[in-house]
Amino acid sequence: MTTREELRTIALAEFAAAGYGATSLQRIAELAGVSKSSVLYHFDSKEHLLEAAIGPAIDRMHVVLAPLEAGGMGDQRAFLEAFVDFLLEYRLEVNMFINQGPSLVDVPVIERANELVRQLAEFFAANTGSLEEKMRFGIALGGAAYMLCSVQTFDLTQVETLDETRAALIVILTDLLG
Amino acid sequence: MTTREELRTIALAEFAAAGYGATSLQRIAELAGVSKSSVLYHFDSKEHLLEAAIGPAIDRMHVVLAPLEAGGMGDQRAFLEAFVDFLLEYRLEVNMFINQGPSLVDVPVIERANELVRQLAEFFAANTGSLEEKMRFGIALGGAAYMLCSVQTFDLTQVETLDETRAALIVILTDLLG
DNA sequence: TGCCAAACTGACCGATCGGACAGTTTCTGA
DNA sequence: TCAGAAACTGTCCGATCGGTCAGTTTGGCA
Repeated sequence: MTTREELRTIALAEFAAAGYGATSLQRIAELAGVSKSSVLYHFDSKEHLLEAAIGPAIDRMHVVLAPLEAGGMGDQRAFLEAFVDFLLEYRLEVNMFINQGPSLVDVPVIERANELVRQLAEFFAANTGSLEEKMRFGIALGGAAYMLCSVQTFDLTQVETLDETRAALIVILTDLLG
Repeated sequence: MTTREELRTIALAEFAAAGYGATSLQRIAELAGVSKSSVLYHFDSKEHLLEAAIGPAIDRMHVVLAPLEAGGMGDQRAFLEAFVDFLLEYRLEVNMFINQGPSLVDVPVIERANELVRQLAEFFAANTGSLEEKMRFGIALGGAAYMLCSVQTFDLTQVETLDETRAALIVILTDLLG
């Protein structure tokens, strides 16, 4: 792994765990075993580091949500599975989007993520009627993101395979969303 | 409302929204229309302000979780309703506990909250068997906390009554947890 | 009215922050 | 081997941070 890649990985984990604003470049540097200046050699600024860290997830989310722009989610099951796969692969990023998105609107890359979250929420709001259905969607999105980032809290540290997690998550979300 | 009370309220909202570490005393002071020194007149330190902000929720959570220490939740329905009421009243605090708890273990008052979250999680882990059931619990807790703090995102800003929200949440969590 | 406590303030402190920049070291390819 | 680019570093900067402290203002009560 290159230094740049290691910094990206460490930054993502720290930004997700402690928050972007509360994570210092010095901390990221120490965790990577390099100087802070070295971090700034690879990334022009803290904001550029954030962009590099979460950029791929945003690009991917664009693709996953593309069906919504065409006016519908097409095959609901296929959409749900694609979204679950997205969650499984980008659980840290999604956790950041939903928990830190509202307070980091001044950061352009986060606002891109906020747009996507809004798009998803608006699609569901337009296609659901009752208070309960809207709440179910919020719980599904926030709950899945939180749960996937909290495996230790919930005794999910046994070596279950990704496939088992995926299958269970699809069942649960199907239950929740109908 | 006294200045002290206003500061508590503003601090809680800011700590929950932006994160404890990323919220400055100066910002809280500005939102309250007083000087930072005035904040420190009322609360000896940032940490004491945090304790004052989330202390009541922790005390209350102790009470709500008391049945678990007796080895069971007693009447499951009653426990669920008590917990939902707790969530509805302390949604900001709970959101802080679950999202910021893991990264603020050095703050004693947060660690008290972490203990309670662990207690709740361990109770469910001991009383559930499958991966799916454990995941359901994580999704229920994280999802409800997130959803209740994100009413604007999910088009829940209509003037639904607290009773309707409560009723729907109980139905959803009952579905989720069985 | 006057005293004292409560409430509030601005100036200051040392520490930390993101970032600039010149200097040093390492790597690569001819 | 050597030159130049890549990678890395330490020092420095201005800004912000939590907190200290002496001074000022306000409120309450005798």
